[in-house]
Amino acid sequence: MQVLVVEDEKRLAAALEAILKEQKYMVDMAYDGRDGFDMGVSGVYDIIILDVMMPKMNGFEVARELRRHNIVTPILMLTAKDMVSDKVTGLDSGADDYMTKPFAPEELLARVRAMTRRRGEVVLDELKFGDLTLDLSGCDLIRGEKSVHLNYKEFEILRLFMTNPGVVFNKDDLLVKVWGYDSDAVDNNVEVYVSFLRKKLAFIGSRVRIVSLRKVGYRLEDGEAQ
Amino acid sequence: MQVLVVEDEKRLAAALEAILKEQKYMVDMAYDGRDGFDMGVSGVYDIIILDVMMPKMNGFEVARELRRHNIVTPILMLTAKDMVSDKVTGLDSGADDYMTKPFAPEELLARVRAMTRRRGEVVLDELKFGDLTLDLSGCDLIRGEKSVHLNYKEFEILRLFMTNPGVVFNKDDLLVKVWGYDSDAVDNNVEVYVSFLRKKLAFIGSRVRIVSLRKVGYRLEDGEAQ
DNA sequence: GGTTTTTATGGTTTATTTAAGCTTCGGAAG
DNA sequence: CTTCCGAAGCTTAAATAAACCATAAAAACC
Repeated sequence: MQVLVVEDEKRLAAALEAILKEQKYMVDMAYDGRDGFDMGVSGVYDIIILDVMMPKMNGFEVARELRRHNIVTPILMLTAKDMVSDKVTGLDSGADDYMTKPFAPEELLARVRAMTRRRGEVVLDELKFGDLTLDLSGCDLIRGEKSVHLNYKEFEILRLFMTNPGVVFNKDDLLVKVWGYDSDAVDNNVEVYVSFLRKKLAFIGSRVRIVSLRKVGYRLEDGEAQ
Repeated sequence: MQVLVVEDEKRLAAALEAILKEQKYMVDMAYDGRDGFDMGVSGVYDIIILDVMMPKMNGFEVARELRRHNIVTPILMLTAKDMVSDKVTGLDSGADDYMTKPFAPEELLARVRAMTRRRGEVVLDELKFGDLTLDLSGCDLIRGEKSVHLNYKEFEILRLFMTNPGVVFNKDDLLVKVWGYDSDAVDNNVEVYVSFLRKKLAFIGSRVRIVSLRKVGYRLEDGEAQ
């Protein structure tokens, strides 16, 4: 799960980064509105946390421009002010939620969780595909009586596959979504993790397979399916 | 749909222009960064294709300046270098996508289509012709109950035929479009792949045939049609 | 120290190119 | 009109190249 934090105030920025990283989010930071926009417009983030008061471009402008660029990433707007007019401006400019400073880390995390949940989706703590169950809180992969623990990257890759059943992901997709757009990981990293996952799928005796489509990408398939 | 191509290398520039014009895009050309910027800043284009290495102003500078002028036109950056640092610089400077040279024209067109697609527009995931269905995500060719997997080049060739029903493609067309403008593949390569495709069409029992018109080219035809 | 992640390597599979011989077509000569 | 020839096209097998895989070792991160 990739988060972009756009916040110029150094102390708060560092705090946000720490809180989110502790929860295993991949966090990218921007320290002014223009950088925030440039990074957000790439469209790779699952949520953008955006301060209102910032140099170069304020939060409202960033949000408005992102929406103008057809970026639909959920935006959580932060502000020191508690004014209703600000709140309206924020929502009008395309923000999805609004939080006033100061706040408790738990509140921030709750809102982030709420916003990264797909619309209309029930609060979910597990994902299913074929004979597999992926436990989202513990990162455990379960099939029947057997289960196996997944580490962070294995988990992120499999979650991506399971939330997009039938979709083919090429290696660049996976690198951007799991490693981050500015990572310098290479194709081989993906191959290694796919290999890890296959081994674990075999270990718990699952019918589900990660099929590779040469030159195209990988897809999760249920056993019998051809 | 209006496209601006900013590319100093004459051969490539001409190739890009031809490829795009053939798909009925309106194409304007600029041969250095400064001209590219002057034209791009008008804001009339639907997409800008921008080389990195150029005289006067390089691609990064052009992109950055355009964004600074609030030009939101999607930018596809081209470069010979395959360096990650370049990729990051490109995305940071405001490019929306990135492609390394050399590339096959079909890949370029796919990216252009993806970038000019409006939000909410239906994404095409299959093509039909006669009794055939081509699954675009999995590269599978289907007729009735039977299906067969196509490898990358087979797929690209057939996709070209199916997106241009009734059009005759000569071998050079196919070489340029599928193998790339600077490939040194020869006519026989096309013949081999056409042969592969015919075998697979027969295998799934399709009525559709790839007809060769001696000295002219190939055309996809539905069974009864003469 | 144990876990996770990256890097490196060699082996395996599959795609692609090359090369050769064969077939078809169409025109020219008889 | 028939036959002959060369060019164009077809098919197949083999050689080459590329993509992918698995494993181990090294490095980074707790």
